[in-house]
Amino acid sequence: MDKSYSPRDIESRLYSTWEAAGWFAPSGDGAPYCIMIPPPNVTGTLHMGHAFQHTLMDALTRLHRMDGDAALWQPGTDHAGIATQMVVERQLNAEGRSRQDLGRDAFVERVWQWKAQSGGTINRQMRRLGDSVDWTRDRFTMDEGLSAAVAEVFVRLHEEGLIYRGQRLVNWDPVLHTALSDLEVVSEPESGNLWHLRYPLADGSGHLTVATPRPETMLGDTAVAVHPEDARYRHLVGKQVRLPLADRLVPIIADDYVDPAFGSGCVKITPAHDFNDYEIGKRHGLPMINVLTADAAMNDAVPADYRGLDRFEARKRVVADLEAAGLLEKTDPHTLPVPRGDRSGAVLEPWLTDQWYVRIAPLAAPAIQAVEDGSIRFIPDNWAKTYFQWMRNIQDWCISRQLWWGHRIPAWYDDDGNVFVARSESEAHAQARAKHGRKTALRRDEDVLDTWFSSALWPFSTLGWPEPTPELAKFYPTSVLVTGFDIIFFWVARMIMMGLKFTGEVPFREVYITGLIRDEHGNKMSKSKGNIIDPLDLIDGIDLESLVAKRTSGLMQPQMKSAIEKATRKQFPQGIPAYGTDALRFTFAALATMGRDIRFDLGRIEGYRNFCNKLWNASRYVLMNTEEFAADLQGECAHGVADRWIRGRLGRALVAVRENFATYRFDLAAQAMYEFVWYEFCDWYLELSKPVLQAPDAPAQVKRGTRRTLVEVLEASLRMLHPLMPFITEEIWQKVGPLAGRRGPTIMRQPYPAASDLAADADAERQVALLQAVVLGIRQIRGELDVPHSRATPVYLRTDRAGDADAVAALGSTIARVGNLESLAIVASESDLPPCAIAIIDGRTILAPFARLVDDPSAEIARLEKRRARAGQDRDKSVAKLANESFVANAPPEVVAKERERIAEFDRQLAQLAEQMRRLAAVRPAEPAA
RNA sequence: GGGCGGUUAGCUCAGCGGUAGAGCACUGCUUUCACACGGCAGGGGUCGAUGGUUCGAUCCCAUCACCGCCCA
Repeated sequence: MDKSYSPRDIESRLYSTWEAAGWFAPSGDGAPYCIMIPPPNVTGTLHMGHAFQHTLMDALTRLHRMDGDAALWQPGTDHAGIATQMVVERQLNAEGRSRQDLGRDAFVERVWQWKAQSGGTINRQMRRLGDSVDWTRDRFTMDEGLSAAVAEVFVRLHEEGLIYRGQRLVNWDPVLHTALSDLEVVSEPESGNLWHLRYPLADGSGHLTVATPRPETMLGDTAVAVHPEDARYRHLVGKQVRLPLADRLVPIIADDYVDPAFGSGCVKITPAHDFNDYEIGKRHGLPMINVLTADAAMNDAVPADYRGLDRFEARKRVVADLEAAGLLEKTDPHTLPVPRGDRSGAVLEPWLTDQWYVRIAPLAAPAIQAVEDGSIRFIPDNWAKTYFQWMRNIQDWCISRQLWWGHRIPAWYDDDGNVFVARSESEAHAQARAKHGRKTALRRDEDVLDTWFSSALWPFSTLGWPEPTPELAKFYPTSVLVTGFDIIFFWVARMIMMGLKFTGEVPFREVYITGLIRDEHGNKMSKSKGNIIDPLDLIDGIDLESLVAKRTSGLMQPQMKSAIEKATRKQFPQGIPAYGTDALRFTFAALATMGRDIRFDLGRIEGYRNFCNKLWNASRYVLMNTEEFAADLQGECAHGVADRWIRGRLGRALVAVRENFATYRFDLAAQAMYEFVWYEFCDWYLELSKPVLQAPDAPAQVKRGTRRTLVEVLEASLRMLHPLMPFITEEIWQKVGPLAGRRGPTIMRQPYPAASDLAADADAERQVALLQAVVLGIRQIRGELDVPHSRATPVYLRTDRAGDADAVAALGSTIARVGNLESLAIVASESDLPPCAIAIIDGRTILAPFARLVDDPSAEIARLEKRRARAGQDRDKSVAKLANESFVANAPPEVVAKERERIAEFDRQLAQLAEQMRRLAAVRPAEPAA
């Protein structure tokens, strides 16, 4: 093996091997285990959030595969209607063409070309991440099969009256020319004005003042509303005002919706351009006058002077004209929420159009029930509250989009406006023939479905539904969904509703909601902020110039370029080094706490890259000491104390790892692995193996026992680590697996190590505890006195612990080697010893003649003084506790007893420290050595 | 307005009714034959504030402050 770990050389080679061998596909008779990938946008790239979630999904999949389950991680991508169409339209615009120039069929063809060209990016990224998805089952939401599922669902919902078409007020995007669902609207407060307009009373007796942030819509007003209890206006209800500019009479109505304290207490009502006004209009039977075109310009319903004006231009004109007429009372600055499309960023208009809707309440009820009764469990469970809150206030879902890229709505119209909803055109014709008794011309609905409509079917459409496939029977309901909280409404809730409706079962039993990956300052990563990190750049590394170029190219706001460049140069003066996939994955796991924000800190990934290197070098050590004895390893073994100890420690680590995986605590699982491998296996066991292997006189079966333990514990550790670090573990396992006597071509299909095979050995733990106390004690003495480890010294041990004498007899020479002791002896008292430096670890006193370490006793005196002060403080705390009578009376007896023991222990320590300080003080500084 | 998170070492975060933890950063020692991407030792925190429950609160409860998210 090379001296240091270099991930680059091994990762792609191993992945190709795995994939070619077909090891990602579910196999065997084990229990089915299935995770559906949240399908990313087919023409997009994976960002840090994807890489994070993929790591967790892959870890779960690999763990279950190793447990013998038939594990399926189902891959696939989403057609991302609006986003993809926008990208291709932008490409066309760059060529000076529009999609209308191409026409629908040619445009859609062009999008398919774009998909073919860019669609491989995500798959390449997933391979680099080590994702063990079953590529043979790769799916795309616009595949034939999935499209058939979409049509089937649409038709069935329509037959049941759960899909309907109707004219309603929708959120209209005047740039993209499509309706949007409520969830695609982002409202942020923006500064504007509140214009106070005078509407003259029709009888000439004065005027009313209405306040509005959108004066241009007054051309579509059909009423003025006041609060029914408002004494100022009550007498006017039922009268009329003459609407200025439009020169129409509109009624004054009373409605509870009006807030008398806001503005003047009078509200203009524009039912066709405001959601609240729409409701009021319906309540009062007001006419709805649409004054806008699809581009949000004024239409022909307004006076000729305003026709064709853009809404913002019209606003200026209306205000100016009212002012000229003396009807503008005042203009106040006003901050109000402005609804924008989440894709286009355009200010949306409430607009009256015909759209298709899903009647959602009947679908929501069982979906709420499924979470209430525990059929589906959210992890962490408080996300269920978020889910409930939305589901209980859910609005009908507008599913039609005026786009060309997507699943075209399976509805056909005849010339009379009759609609035929059908799985296919021929089925629609059949319906029409049945109705009319003859063949009639039909035209298909122009619109496509919301992308989330097909995503909602993902858990079963990917498995072949509506066909009763064996995969569907085996893997549905799936085991767990891993996703972010940002799409609970968009996706999770809708999958639950559709899954229950069409399969009668939940789509997944658990939903593990991950946090969102943010930058080191807690900001969301986004292209426009210029703080994106490409997960592949963490794997392969990237130089500064390339990183700057990547972050500053293709910006929506080019003026941000210099700020982004500056920040990038400051944060990554050397670019980003290559950390490798395993380090990245381990980092993601370690960061996967139950919180909702995860700041990605480069320090963490560096630490885990070092962990990879540590594992690599520990493996080198093991191989160097075992490979040439391969043939001998299966002979008779004698396991020493350390051998028994490390096996038990691995068993304990595995218990923790298991439990934490089971509860989705990837952070704690990663920590348990890290601590075992580094702090127990590397720091202690490898060191303890050295004296055995290097001792010329050690019996062969003892050496063999140590070699076997090295190999077997390492091999099991690799299997333990594999779900999180697939590449490095496979690479090492290829050498170590056979040495450990394991058969098989790959670690990924080996069984996950069982804690039950590695029971803790209490006797070995006791003896190793003694060993560690002595070694830690002498290290502490040397460390605090700045004495190099190379300076050997005799060490004396005072201990009352039962079994310590046996442990010293068994491990004495090992302790001496590891601690670089000249000798080790148990003493009953220090009175016969020369003045010593001491350390007290766990009730055992470790003594070393100070003169063998340092010349000047004052350093040790100072050191002991510090220890004495600390022990004194701790003792005072315990004394104070026990002085409290109610503590003694009420606390559990064992707690009180423990406190008493602590005082006794502190007293022992203080006495020993005082004694040594006294003796050291009596020593004169040694003369400089001659 | 409603709902939900967060506030613990310089930084990023675990933890938890009974002696405050990790990684990184920092200080000192160490370039010995797995690893300097290493080893050893050390310094550093009145656990956001106030009140309550309790023998005992960083932890439970209430209020408040600040930061943030979602819904209306």
